[in-house]
Amino acid sequence: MYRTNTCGELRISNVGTSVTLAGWVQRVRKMGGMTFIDLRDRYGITQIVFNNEVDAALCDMANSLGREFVITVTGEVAERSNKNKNIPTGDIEIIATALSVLNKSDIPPFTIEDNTDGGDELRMQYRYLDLRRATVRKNLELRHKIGFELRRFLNENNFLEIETPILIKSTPEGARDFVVPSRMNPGEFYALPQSPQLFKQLLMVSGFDRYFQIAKCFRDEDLRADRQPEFTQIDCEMSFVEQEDILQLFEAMMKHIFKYVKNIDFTEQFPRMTWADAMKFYGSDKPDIRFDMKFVEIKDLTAGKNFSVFDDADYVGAICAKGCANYTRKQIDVLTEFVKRPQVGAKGLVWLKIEDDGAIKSSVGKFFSEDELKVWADRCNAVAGDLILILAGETMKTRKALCELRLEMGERLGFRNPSVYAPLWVIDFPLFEWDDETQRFYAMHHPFTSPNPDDIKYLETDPGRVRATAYDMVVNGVELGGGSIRIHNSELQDLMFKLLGFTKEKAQEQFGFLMNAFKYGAPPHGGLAFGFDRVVSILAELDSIRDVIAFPKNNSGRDVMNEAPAPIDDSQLEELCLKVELPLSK
RNA sequence: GGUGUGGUAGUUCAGCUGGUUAGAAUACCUGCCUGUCACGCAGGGGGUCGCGGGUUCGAGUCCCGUCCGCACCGCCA
Repeated sequence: MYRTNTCGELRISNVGTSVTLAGWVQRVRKMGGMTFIDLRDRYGITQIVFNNEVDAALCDMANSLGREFVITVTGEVAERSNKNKNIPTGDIEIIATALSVLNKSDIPPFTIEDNTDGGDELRMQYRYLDLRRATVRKNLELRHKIGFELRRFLNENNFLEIETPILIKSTPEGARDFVVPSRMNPGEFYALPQSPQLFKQLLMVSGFDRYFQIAKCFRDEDLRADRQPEFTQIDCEMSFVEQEDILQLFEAMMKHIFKYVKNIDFTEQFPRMTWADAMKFYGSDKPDIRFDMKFVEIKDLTAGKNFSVFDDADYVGAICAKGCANYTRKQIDVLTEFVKRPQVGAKGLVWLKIEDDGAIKSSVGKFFSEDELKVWADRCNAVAGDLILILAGETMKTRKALCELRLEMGERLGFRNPSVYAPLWVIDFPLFEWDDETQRFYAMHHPFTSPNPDDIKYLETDPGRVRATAYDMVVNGVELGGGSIRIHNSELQDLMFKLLGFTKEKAQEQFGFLMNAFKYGAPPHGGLAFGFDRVVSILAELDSIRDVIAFPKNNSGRDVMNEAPAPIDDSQLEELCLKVELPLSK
């Protein structure tokens, strides 16, 4: 028998029993006449003792072990004379009577410890060793627990988990598809799903009125810390529901997760904010409301004083940083550099300080009187000791830049604590988004999102002002999930396709199967999908989703451990009727 | 496609305005050590300074190019 117990379970109550443990050698401490070994498995670490006076040969054998050797040890559980308060098994140790090496190990390229000396790249290259570390293992345990609780909650609410195909048809709108050549159908390709969207709607037509799936999805777009080319969605859809039903049910689901995974109770309803307000007050459709610092528009107060930066701007917006009037010139310069970075893109930063005695100092003091500046400060609810930061320019760009600045100030002031959670729903998204480049409207969410019934009258006359029945759940400035009530009426869907520039033929070719299905009694339906990786990373208090995924891809979409992607054999290409021509510049 | 930043020992990093034999910590190896738990002590081995070119009497250091990592912008219905 390899083991009778794990390395994490023995306690003082087990003293006197004979046990066999198996695991990896974490560390060997040689004291001369005696040797201690920390033996590690998934469940914890247990100390093993070897004594030269009791069994010299066995002690020699222990001395020859290296890091990460796999061993099995038999011995008696004994109370320690020196206890270790830092580990759960710290009251006991195993006095070894037998030891066998199940496998040797090369010296690992980095230390297998919570604070490893390995860098990210090396850890990814040897991910199977990285996963031995407790910190990474705990993330995967958390992921399992969240997945388990999600399934429990959804099952209790009558949802059926149904798998949908991975090899599907490519659709032109939205993200770039990963494509898979079909050998049996030369010249034709499958696509990997960006989401199970169309299939879950078909399942509604089929009468499965509550569906969910923890589904792998694929998007061939550039990566980020919170974006992987393959990722996991908690995909849900319901029939005979309105937006309110969905918000309530999935708010309850998230509360269930917070309660059973983090022991956090949310007794209040999550706040709801319209998209228009989110943009107006936070410059983002995923506001971080752990702290206030809302935008204040002051364009009307700044006009006509010959300060061209403000006079020429469509928008002048301010945020008030409480208690920051003591910022030095140097600190403000750093903020100015921050907003002028190309990624943020502001031209400059105007500031206004209210000193402790109430006097106002400003970078635009030449253009505006103290009384005028006082009016700005009052509108910002600023008091003595506060610093007001102002950006001006084209409306959407400036709001976005001000959003970055707000988050930066929130960070500096310690408001972005990852163990504090501030969830909300963002609702009333616009249905369409205008694209300057192609001079046409695109569906902001997807083409099956239903318009707000109150706005249907503007569909053909003023599409830009039509709100969608769409909603996102946002936690701490991260979009955890989103969805919509779908169109289930063929005429309305036809109109949507028309407005999105699809010809009848094109719409039929791309989505004909869905349109046909809708002819046979489609129920009213809607749903949403959560980014599972993001949910886990938020609950793990991590910024990157990579550490909650067992085998993630790097920045370039490569798996540095197994070297994917890679070229394929000419014979494989031939079979698929494919010819590869790399650009000459490469 | 773009911006920023990094690449020096197995690993994580330091190395200033160019100038002796490129350092530290840790890991590794050897010896000593009977209560350690980041054990301790003594000693030792270990480098194509990412790659290519240039400037210079001289380049880890400066310049150009290139590859790779990371973060971000574009992109992600």
